[in-house]
Amino acid sequence: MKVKKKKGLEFCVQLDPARKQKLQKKLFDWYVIHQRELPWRKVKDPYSVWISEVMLQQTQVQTVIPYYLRFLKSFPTIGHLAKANLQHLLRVWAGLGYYSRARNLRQAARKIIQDHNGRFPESYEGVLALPGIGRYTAGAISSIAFNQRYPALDGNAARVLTRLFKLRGDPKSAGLHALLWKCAQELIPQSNPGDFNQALMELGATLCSPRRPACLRCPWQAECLARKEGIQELLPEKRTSLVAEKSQWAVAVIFHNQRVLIVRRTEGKLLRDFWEFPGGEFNEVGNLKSALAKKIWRDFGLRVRLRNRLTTIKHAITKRRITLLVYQAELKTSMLKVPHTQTVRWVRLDELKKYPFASASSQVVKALKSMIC
DNA sequence: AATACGGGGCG
DNA sequence: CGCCCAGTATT
Repeated sequence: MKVKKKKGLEFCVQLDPARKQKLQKKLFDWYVIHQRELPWRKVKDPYSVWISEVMLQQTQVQTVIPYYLRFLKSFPTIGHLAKANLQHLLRVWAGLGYYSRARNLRQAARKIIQDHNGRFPESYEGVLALPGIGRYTAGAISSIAFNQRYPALDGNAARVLTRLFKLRGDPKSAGLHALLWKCAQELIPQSNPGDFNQALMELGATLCSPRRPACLRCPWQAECLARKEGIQELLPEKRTSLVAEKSQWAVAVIFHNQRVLIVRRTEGKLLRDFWEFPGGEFNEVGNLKSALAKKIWRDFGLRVRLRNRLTTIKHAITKRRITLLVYQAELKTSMLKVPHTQTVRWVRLDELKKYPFASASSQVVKALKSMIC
């Protein structure tokens, strides 16, 4: 393939058939021997492929494996997923992040029941129309499960291609991004498109890594244009990143009659429907304890006495670095009857596992359990 | 075109 | 602590 640069980030790509075939063969020969054994590679039914691909969005393989196995055990079929209870679903997904993925999975399952008679759609357009499925995932499912010639360009594949063809610029920029998809489409062989797509990503995930690519073991070392000039570690060219902002949070674990207070997030989209301990963000606050007590009075009408700090948790979320201070607390006034609503609950410690907690809060739960034992 | 969305792993 | 990871939806 030749890559000619035109104005700005516009490129024009030409790939001669013989060279293309050579690239394909070398990649396949390497993949047959060196591919990792992954649970979702044992089967090719669209449901399993779908679940694995959605989990793999922005999430590394090693993290996904246990979640994938547990998910299929909990929701073995599209029908089970469509009928899933939301709190159960979020509990199974908790810790993976990007929780809209789980919600979209259930929505898509319901759509498949409604629009496709319960059978996973085979057409690319049908797949792409499902919520939570974009160009990448549609390409992955269509090629792997249905043997169709669609590209699946992820971050790994994009990195490999920028190096192979020595493409300058930010891969996220419109011009280069479009070219990368075009390259990915162009390279797919007539047979085994799914294996080709996976092999390309596998190469990026295992050898063609961001920092120190293992070029000496790479099946494409001879044809890699970046390596030819020794600039493989300088590609892809990434944009300048944002600075993380720091913030301080405090929550109270309020004990009352062997129970603690938990509340459900109902505002905004971030971590909606997950449970947490009462509290909030307190930056530049002089007396943290009194501010926390005041907030709990405002939010829940409860007078609490804050005791010692149980633990301190560091948590990174998107571009924020949160320090979470966890205080033990007790009620100042006695309550004869504790409320048990959709958003506020007093639960025994052994009941906490029935509720979905996202990462920071589940660390609090973990700390509580270790104190009791 | 830019941003929100979570969390884990790595050096 | 900063960067990266089998992206998608929204604005």
